[in-house]
Amino acid sequence: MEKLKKTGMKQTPQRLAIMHHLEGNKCHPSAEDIYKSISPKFPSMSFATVYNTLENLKDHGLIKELTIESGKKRFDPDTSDHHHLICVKCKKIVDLPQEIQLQQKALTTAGVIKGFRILSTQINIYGLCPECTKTSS
Amino acid sequence: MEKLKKTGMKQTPQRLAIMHHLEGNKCHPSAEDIYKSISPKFPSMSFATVYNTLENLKDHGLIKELTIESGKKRFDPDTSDHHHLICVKCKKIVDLPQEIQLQQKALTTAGVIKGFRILSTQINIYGLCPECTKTSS
DNA sequence: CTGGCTGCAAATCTTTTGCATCCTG
DNA sequence: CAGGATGCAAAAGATTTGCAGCCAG
Repeated sequence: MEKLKKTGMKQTPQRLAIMHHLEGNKCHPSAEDIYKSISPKFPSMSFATVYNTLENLKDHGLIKELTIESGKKRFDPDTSDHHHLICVKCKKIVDLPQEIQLQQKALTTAGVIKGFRILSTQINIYGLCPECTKTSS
Repeated sequence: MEKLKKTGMKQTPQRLAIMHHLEGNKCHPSAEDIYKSISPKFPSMSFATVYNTLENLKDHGLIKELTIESGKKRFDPDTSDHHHLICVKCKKIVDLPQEIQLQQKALTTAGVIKGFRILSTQINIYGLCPECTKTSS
């Protein structure tokens, strides 16, 4: 977890626990998921710390905040350029291969048209996963 | 507002007011925005009705629910296939031209790879709008 | 030692729910 | 007239805030 040092953030046990929980995590957990996962080993930790830490990690580019479900933030330790496929029924979220993204040309067009300076893009594809396709037939 | 009839929904004054407020609206308002806009003319209306109505309209395909800002739902009366450009600073949301979307091929690939049955896609491009680019320089 | 971080609790904000009443079709 | 829709208020869920005390650097 030397990543923390690079950013100048203090290396507290709480942060290490959160970082450790996120490392390689493909579940795209919400703040509450993270809190619940860690509190057994860290009963004293508060929600505020989880939120603060996630906010800090995001600001330092160590994690991404996803806007997939209205009403709940989700976080992704994978900061590479990728997008998501979401099951509208069971809420499972899986990563899409990097090939699936907007063409640079489309991005340029979008920015030029509206005069925006583009910072990031998020593509959400909603559907039914294999399991839910079966059970909802 | 004969659109309501087609769906079989009852044509109440509240619904008409909400429909009317949304008609041609390009602001992508939240439930609260809608409530505030309408309550002066309709002081008796409750939040529950706004939410119920929006939910119903969505289920009948008359509006789309956007997931752009975590923590708040937004609604769009434009149900055509289009996406959004969002200013991260002033929160302005503008429509993107229809040309900007995923290729059918990408969608097919995405679904096939994970076995999903794709229902819809949402592309959010975040950045700084012209005004905010200036002031934040 | 000092400023940033934590823990706690209360507050805020958004959305949902239960239920009695109302009114459209 | 019946069943869906409304209004109200309370509840639920997620996130934010203020502040005193703590601890990593």
